[in-house]
Amino acid sequence: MKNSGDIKQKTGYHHGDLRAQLVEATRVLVEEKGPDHFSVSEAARIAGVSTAAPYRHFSDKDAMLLAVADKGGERHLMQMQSEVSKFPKGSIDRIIAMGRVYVNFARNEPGVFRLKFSRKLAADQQMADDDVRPLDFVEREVADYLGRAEIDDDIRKRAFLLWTFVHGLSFLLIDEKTSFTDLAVDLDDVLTDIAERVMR
Amino acid sequence: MKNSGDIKQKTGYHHGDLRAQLVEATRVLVEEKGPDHFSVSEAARIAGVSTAAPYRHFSDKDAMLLAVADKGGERHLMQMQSEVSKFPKGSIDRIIAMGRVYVNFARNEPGVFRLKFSRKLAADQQMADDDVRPLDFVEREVADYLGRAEIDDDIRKRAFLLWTFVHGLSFLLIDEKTSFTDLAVDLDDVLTDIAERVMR
DNA sequence: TGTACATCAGTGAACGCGCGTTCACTGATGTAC
DNA sequence: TGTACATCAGTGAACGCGCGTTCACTGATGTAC
Repeated sequence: MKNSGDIKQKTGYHHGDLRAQLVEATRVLVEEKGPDHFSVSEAARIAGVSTAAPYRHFSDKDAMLLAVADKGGERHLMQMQSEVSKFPKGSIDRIIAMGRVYVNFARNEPGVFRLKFSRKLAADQQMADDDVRPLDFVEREVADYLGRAEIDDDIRKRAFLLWTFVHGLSFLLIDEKTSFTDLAVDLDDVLTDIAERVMR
Repeated sequence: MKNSGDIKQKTGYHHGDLRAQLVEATRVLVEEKGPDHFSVSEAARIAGVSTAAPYRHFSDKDAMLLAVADKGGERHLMQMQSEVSKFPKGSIDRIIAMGRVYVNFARNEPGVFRLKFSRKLAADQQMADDDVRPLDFVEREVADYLGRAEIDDDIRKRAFLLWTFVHGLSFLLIDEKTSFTDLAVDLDDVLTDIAERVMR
């Protein structure tokens, strides 16, 4: 075997990195059963440890869910940045790209998406670091598109309208209350349409 | 005591009308704890009967939730019709009124609203009778506003945009991810704005 | 009007289940000398 | 380099709990004659 240890493969010992494995197990369960039907016991089972083991790494069940939500928030933001950066600054394509990432995140990770927006994570840690950020992000893009340096009420309102729209679209899709085959359109059509109406 | 019996006060005997009482208890619990934390036992307790009694009226737990969702759908539709009828046919106020009813229903009955749109009630009974109806309703109003008799793809799209928007707004509000005090606006401002942008 | 029987809504006890969390423990690893 | 001790991640058994559902039952009401 090679000399390992450069990538921290054994920080926790005893078990590689149980904490990370538990977070991943939790994430999988949240996707499979939904945030409300996740159980600590089952996550422990998946990670191959006793039901008591998680309590060495998390204070309680909610702390595990919070960890999953936080990692999800990071992924969401990273996808946003990477996708938007493909288009020239100030173009409407960037606005559209943000919407596309938002809706696709919800479609790819509906469990985590629901968790991120569930009520119980309202005033928690999340708010401080992550939850405000995405909307700030949108406001910045809207300001750029309109060629304004300062974020005023008009910009805030437009960003809010965009957010509200993609948020509703996400839920309707993951709850299977609508689909693009129902309508005679696809995601980009709808996003382009709404972006133009809101930015006009 | 008066001669009663004109309003059916004792159709079920033994207990007045246990079925209705159970549906109401279920509704209350869905509001208090959310659709995922409602329990048959607790509903029975509230209605003052044994935990086995509900099974005389419902095949299982889901049937109780379905009953609540159905009644909620009826209330939603009735509110829609009554509010919209206050404004002249073809006016944008009717479009705005629909949105107001939608969002206020969510705010007044967040538990039932969530239940109505939860995934488990997807292809059920609901679809057939209720769930299609609201969108048809919106399409009809959009067509009237635009002065067209027939519902074409353009109308379907506009109705869909309106629906998506109020749906997202509802969730952001009940999940406490935004509030009108955050923005410097109120519900009618936002609804008017979006209605104009979509109908323009 | 009175009686015998059928119906069926509600009972209460029980079932098996999986849960979140705690506890005293064990054993592998890290550290001081 | 070797030993004694401290640390602390993971164990396994147990706790009390509330759940959804079933069961044989009981007793009040409805119905046929």
